[in-house]
Amino acid sequence: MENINKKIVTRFAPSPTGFVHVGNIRTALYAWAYAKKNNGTFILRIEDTDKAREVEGSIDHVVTSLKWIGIDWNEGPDIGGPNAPYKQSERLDSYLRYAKILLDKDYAYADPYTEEEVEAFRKKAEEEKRPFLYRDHRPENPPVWEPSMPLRFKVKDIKSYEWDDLVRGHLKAGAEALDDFILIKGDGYPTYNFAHIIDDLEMGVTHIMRGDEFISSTPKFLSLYDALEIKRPEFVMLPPIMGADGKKKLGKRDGAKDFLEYRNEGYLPDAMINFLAFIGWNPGGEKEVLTKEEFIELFDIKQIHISGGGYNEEKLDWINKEHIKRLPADLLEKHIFSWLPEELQIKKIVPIIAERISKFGDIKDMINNGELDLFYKKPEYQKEKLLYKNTSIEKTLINLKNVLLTLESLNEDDFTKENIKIILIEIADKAESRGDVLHPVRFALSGLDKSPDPFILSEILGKTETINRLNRAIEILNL
RNA sequence: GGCCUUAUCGUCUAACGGUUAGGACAUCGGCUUUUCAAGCCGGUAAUCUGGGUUCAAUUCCCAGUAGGGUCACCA
Repeated sequence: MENINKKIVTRFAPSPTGFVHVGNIRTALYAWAYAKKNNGTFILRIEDTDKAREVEGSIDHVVTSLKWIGIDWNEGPDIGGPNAPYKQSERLDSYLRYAKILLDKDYAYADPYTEEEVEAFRKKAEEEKRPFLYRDHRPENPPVWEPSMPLRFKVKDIKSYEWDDLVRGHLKAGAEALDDFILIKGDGYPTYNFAHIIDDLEMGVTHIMRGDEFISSTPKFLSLYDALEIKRPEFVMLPPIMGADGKKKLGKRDGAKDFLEYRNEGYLPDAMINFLAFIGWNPGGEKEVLTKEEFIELFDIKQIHISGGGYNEEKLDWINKEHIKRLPADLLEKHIFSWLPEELQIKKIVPIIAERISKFGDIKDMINNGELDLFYKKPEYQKEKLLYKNTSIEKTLINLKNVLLTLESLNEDDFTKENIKIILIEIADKAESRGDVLHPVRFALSGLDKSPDPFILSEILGKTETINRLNRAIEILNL
């Protein structure tokens, strides 16, 4: 069924009506991956035929979003290409040309009704609990079409259509799905139903990948392909992404967020690809953490799901953490430093932060919670906090002094977490419980109830500062 | 309401018609440990219901139920 000899051409065709969300990007991702995998062409096309809903800046937003996540295109509005332009509003000549063909073949006619009249037909159908079909009201002698009038397609062959979908297999729909839909609106712009077919034809798109909300209108498209005597492309209907409740399709109305928010929250692009890839597709193995390259390699239309996939942000956090863990040290440092104020850009605290976050934005929380204060300002604390459970001040003092003496004798060069651990554990093992030694040391260094262990803390603070802080704890205990 | 379509642990999913129904997230427990985080080990937990077909059904068929989509001069 798939045409192996022909070059694969896919496209992502958003309309510039605001921000893109995960659903849009997931569609783009699959179309892109399929083209990439087959050395095909991936086109970015802007479907800006609804001037009323157009939102300024949308195109930049799409471009920025795609570039951020790492999806690139071979042809598009910003880079041009052999089938330019890539904005529908600049392709009106093409639509007009095909409209003329349809008009000549008596496959199109001018719609004489006002919008209000059509609306009345619709209302009536709705009240009678019937689907609204314009063709029930098809005018007998339509006026000669002028560009200020809406132009409708004329379905002549009212029948049940069947077609193949690469995801869902063989599909069919009743004749009720066919109607005289608008080809060109009163404002001169084409509708999606018409424009995308002409564009896909002219741009040589071989595989149409889009959400499965288009299944219902596919028979309309098929009737238009037939009228124009165009060969059908391959259809790849993608399952919807459901919201967190798993019930409704995720959309802007119900909380889908601006895709760039994920960038602002510090998610990794590859993690986003990984996450999005698995909503609606699964390669079958048990591997769940994939690089971009692995995803492209594994991607297969046959394994795209039929039923809707849920959107689970907990899983995204987990995937992102896995990607953070796999980051090369220099890149990890670069990322983390970019979220840190200058005084905290300390090489050695990178691992401490890395294992405590699932996304880089969590660093802001760590800073706000004071978890990183100890690295650039001296901790404040009361003597009670230095005591472990029921250990007395006297015993704690003895332990701390013991630690102090031992650490003082350690060379600056040997002041590593490994060495310090050996030393502290040795002292701690001689105490009643290890906590008698380790807790006061950790607390003296951090001043925090929760913190990294005292060994790594000593190393990061360095010998001088470690000794200082231990001395201060001893002072406070002596008060 | 018409048409289309979907149904496996709480969530995302795997399983040529034959499996103790597998994995991941979450959750719970243990180990490690001064605390936190990380790590390691383990537990709980699912085939929507009812009929068929078959030696055998999560898998194929039908119905029911429950979801989703669509019925625009939006895409």
